Amino acid sequence: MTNDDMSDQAVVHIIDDDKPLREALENLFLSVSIEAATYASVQDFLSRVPENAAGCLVLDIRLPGINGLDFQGKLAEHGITLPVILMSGHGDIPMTVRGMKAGAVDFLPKPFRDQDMLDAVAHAFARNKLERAVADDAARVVTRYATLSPREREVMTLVTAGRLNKQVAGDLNLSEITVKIHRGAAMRKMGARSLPELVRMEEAIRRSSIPA
Amino acid sequence: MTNDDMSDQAVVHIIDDDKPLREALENLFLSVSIEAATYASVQDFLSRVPENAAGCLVLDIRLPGINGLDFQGKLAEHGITLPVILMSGHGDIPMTVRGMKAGAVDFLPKPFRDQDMLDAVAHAFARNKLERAVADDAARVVTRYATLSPREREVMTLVTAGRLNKQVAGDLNLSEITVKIHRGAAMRKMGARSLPELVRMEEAIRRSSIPA
DNA sequence: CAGCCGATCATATCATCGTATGATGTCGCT
DNA sequence: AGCGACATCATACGATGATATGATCGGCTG
Repeated sequence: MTNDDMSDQAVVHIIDDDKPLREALENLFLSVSIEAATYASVQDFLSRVPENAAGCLVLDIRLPGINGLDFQGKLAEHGITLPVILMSGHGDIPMTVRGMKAGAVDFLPKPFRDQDMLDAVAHAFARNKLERAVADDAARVVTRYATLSPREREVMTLVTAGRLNKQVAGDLNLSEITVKIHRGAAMRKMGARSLPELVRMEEAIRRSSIPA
Repeated sequence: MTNDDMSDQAVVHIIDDDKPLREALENLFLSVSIEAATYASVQDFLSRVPENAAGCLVLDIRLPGINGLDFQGKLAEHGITLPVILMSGHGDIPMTVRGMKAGAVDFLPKPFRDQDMLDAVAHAFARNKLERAVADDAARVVTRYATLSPREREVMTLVTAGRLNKQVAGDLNLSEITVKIHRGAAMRKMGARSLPELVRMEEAIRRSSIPA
């Protein structure tokens, strides 16, 4: 959640059990000054991948022990949101469709042209950059929200829903004065300088907790 | 934009130049009580499809005169947001990937099992229903927004941005009284019963006009 | 031209909001 | 026992917002 290391350099994470292929890809990326990291297996990747990785993933849809589709589920569990580029040696169309529907940003049949892979990575990087920007904003808001007391959260919810202080007081069986205090504390802790700003923060929290 | 005819029944729109295939698909859908409409060409579809169609589209990626990919672009121009299910007789993987990236919800290689098509349509219907619900809400808001005078829109923008009446007055070189009048008119015309509600409407407008 | 709409401003009243000051009570942890 | 966080409520004052009444002005339209 926190972001101590500011400069997350974008990295292509390559997962494949074929060592020559891994090295070939790594060299391809290095030749255009893109940092690459290689992993021989999914386990290897999950144990070594940094928390706040930026960049994208490149892997074969057919991996030892797990297929590329279930893997995309695993990623979510580990909080990894890297865009995925799937490769396939002898993939058929149904497999391609499942891969794309599972969220892959691209799907390259082997053999592919180097330029196609580079294009795919460029797009994946761009997407990841956007997603990170959005996620970082939301994370900052959620972090602040975590510092609110239970009462303050209740009041914030009702206030951003459009209830007046007086109505909130009725809803929670409180005096209006108490509501004002909680409301003020929520504004201060969230860093909101206006009610509309607080409303947008509430929205950001809803959006980033519902899909989770 | 308007929605006079409430009961838009979901319809599968089938576009294919092969008449036997059209009829076979039509019969398949009718056998499970799904309404189907057939079109021999893209032009035929674009001239006959109703404004507010609900349901989904089924078409071959290779059509006479236009390919299925450019067609997805055409749909946007005509304001059609129906989910697209692509079929392909001899499609390869790159074509599949392009189709999926262009927004197709599914891609069926011919020949396909009837059940696969029905599943795809069921998913497409479900997606369309969700999209329509969201779009209808946004459309209602946009319709109301259209009734605002230019000044009222300016004031609404600044107010939902968190500016106080006094500040808005300064921004627009107006008296605070005038701002209050425009603000009140905006609330009334938009049907917002609270400032947070107005803020969410403003967000809905932003979201539905930026991607356009 | 008469009427309507948009835009402007004033005065006035009332409700609501924001915040400070001060006080009481519970709980948990040291 | 004491400290701190949380929660509660009161009084009070000033700022802000909502609304009504009334008025002026320009432009468009029947």
